[in-house]
Amino acid sequence: MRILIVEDEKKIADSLRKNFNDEGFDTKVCFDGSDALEVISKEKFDLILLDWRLPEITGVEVCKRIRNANNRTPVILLTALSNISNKVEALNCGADDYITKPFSFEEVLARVNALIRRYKFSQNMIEFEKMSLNLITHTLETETGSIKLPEMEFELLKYFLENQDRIVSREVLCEDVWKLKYTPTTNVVEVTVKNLRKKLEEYSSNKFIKSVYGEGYLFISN
Amino acid sequence: MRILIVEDEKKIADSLRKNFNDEGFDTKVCFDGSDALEVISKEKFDLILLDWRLPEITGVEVCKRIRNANNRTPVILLTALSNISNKVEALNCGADDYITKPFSFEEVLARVNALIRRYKFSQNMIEFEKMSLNLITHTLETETGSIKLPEMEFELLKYFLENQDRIVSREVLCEDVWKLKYTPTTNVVEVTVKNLRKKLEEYSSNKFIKSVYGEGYLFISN
DNA sequence: AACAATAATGAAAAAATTTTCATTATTAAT
DNA sequence: ATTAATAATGAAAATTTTTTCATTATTGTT
Repeated sequence: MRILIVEDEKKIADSLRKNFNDEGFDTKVCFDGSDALEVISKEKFDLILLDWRLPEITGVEVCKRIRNANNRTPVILLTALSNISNKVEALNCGADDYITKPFSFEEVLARVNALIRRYKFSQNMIEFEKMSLNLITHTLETETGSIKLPEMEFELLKYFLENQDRIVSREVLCEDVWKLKYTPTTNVVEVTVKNLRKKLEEYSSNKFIKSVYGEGYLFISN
Repeated sequence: MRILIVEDEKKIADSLRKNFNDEGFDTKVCFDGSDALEVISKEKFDLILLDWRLPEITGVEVCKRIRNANNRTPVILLTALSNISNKVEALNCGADDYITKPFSFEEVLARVNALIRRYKFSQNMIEFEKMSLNLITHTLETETGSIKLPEMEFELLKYFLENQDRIVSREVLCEDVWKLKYTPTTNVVEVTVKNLRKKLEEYSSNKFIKSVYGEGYLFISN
């Protein structure tokens, strides 16, 4: 996950960056609004953390401009002020959430994760580990690239993601994914699992699809 | 579009049914709540119009049970009462909208259409005429049946639906739908248009895809 | 360690989809 | 009405995807 931190107080910016990096996020920092807008127009982020008080352009203004450019990237505003009118202004400018300083990193992290998850869901994406499956385009998207899955591999992966941490037998897969009333005499399922595994391995060393001897498969992502 | 009208006052029920039928809707009427629940469990509707005051089970109770059965079909409650606490109760039971009697059919129609459109959109469906294209399953759904479109036909139809009433040239289609940088020497576009037209014709006598000589294609649905 | 059951694999076969191509039909302009 | 350009069509070729099959590998049990 890639986060843009827009914060002019170097101490806070550094602390956020370090903490997010430790959590496995990819971060980028901007110290003022115009710099941020420039970066946002060129690069893609999963979330933008935006300080309210910034030199020149305010965070609220930056947020408005992001939305005017038809960019729906989740935005969280950070502010020292906690009165309600500010809160209203924050949400009116198109921000998705609002955190008042001083904050604990745990709070920021929780809100960031919740917002990213919510956004991906609304975008018809199911995320797992550092990848996500786009239900509309049928692409498997990662930080390093994306591939379009053929239909049966897509359907299988989608099914696994909807049934994580649960053993699914071949019979169930035949019925739910392949829509067969009878269990086939051949091993279509195994072959498709093999091909899907190969593609997943190209992007992660995680073994997502485990085999449970005599039972079926088990998809685990964390 | 198929609407279920649940209303015990025969006069109102008949009037609604007649008006909706005239507008081209398919309607079904139930006179009490348990009858409605029975029907809803078996048949699929695009919307349910539910009277608050019903013999035995109230409309609010019916609505709750529909939602408990994990059915998200849009529900509009009809009521003679217009105080706020009722309105709150209505929306809390899982209804999507609320109309107070007496109402004009125009008002009902407007709300019904708005709600159906909103719901389909949230379900990743694009509707046109009496059909809808499911963006997740890639199926073209009609009242009489549904078929899964092969990928290129799906992409093409989706593009047409997003660009209705606008002439799109072959060059643009090659770029946007086929993702080609060059215009092909062959007529892939024409062939795919032909096949898509054939499938659309199976469900409607409307000629959705018009050819504009020397310019391109024009998709019109109403 | 040996065995039988279960699972994984590579490659071929079959099926479905997409693209190409040759031909016919339609359009707009003269 | 003729003509040249554009569009539609059927069918074949090429490509991609899905399924099958024979073989090898792995697992759990004795």
